[in-house]
Amino acid sequence: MTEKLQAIRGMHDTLPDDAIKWQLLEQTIKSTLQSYCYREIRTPILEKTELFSRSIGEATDIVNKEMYTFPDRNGDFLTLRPEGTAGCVRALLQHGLINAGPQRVWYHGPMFRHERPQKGRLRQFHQAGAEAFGIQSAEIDAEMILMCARIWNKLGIKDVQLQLNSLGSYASRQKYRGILVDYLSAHKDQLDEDSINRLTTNPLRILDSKNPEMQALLQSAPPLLDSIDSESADHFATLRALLNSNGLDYEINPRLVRGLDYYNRTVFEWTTDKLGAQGTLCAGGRYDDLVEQVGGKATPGVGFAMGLERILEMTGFSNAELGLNSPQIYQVLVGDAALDNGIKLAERLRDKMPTLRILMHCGGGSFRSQFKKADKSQADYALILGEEEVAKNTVNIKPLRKDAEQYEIHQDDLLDEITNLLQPIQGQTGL
RNA sequence: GUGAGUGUAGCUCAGCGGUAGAGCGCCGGAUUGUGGUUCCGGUGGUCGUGGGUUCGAUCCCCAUCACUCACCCCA
Repeated sequence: MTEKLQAIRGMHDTLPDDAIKWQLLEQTIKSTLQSYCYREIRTPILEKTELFSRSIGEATDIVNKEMYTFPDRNGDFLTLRPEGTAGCVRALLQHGLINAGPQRVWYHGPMFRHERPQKGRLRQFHQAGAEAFGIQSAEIDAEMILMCARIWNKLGIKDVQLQLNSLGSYASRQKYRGILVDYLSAHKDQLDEDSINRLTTNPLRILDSKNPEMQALLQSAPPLLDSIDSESADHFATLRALLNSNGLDYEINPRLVRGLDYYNRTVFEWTTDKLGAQGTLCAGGRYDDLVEQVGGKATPGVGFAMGLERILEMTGFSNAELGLNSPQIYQVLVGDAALDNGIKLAERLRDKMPTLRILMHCGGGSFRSQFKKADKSQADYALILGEEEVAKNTVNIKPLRKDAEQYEIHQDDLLDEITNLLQPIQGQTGL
């Protein structure tokens, strides 16, 4: 007997009941970002491995042990993208848009990381993100954060906190790296195994260790914010002032360090305690050196990425919204003449009402059995066509979700009637 | 990559060393062309997979795959 095929570990199917939620979520994000005049960009899921190792950083866990990398038929090494920023930068650079003035773009789609799956962490997961290139000043950092806040608002997500930090310039970060390594080396006997390894590879990451002993040790470490350069400090102050004047709550977290090497200056993270160990809903920051690293001329950048699976866990949708997955009208068709009449009638309705969701009953059966299916379909109305109606060129309309009588109208009046009936029902705008 | 837990019908789960059950769902029916409630009947699983122990395994052991949670990592 052949083995049952199943999806790859950590890669999930999205079935229709869930897919509608994804559509609603994606629609909300898309409309919000577009209201800030961010334009969508789509890049390939597969890139040369080098793009990621150069941008994300050789010393990061993502590049070291989490990428899906394999040789192409010609020997090139390819990688399934673990994040979206690198591909955006590559594409904008390749097509000359980086030098064509400031660019605001957004993307969404699947990302891949070979990690042990758990709640809020899959091997194929989905992110939506925004990036802005060519803008140095802190207004754009503030805009990024405000966009996120607006998305939480639209989705009805309440339990999120904004954490903020500044890493300073590349140079000041290098300087602080030295200071931190000196401090930690002096206390090497107190470091855990992870931290000892990171001392040489990526010492800043020790700052956000979850180990309480490490956190205690770091209490008295020289603070990162004390060593950042004055320009970065000014930039950070401007950002904070803008957030304050827009009434946004945030917490300065001096230990906030991102796992990707390309960040400098502003870093931020939206977190929740409702999701267990994977509480980061969205994270981002500034990456002023990234474009240069990937081979362009120095161009500042800021961006964020949000984890859509995690956001979906935080979101509830109304019955009206979820109802977009079920028909508005169920066509009850009994007899060959009714079938022929009904299919043509439905096509004419769709010509005039492109968003109408009308489900044609297939496979015959008694009125009784067809009504049972109409009910189960969650449709609002049954549109009934039997031999009698066909002969008279009429249809019967039966409301299924409210206490009202069935009535008969001429087929010529059907379009107007349906327009009236469905007007009050929300969700007519297509997704 | 490390640790722990789980895997029985489409779903939620019960069960037992002698080859399985409930509820829900699904299909059909309760005389003429009408759903939701009710009643009746039916469909449904080689007990995740492979091996071992045993006269015999869904149950015990090992391996493997998947899921869940935590570490880790990060969105």
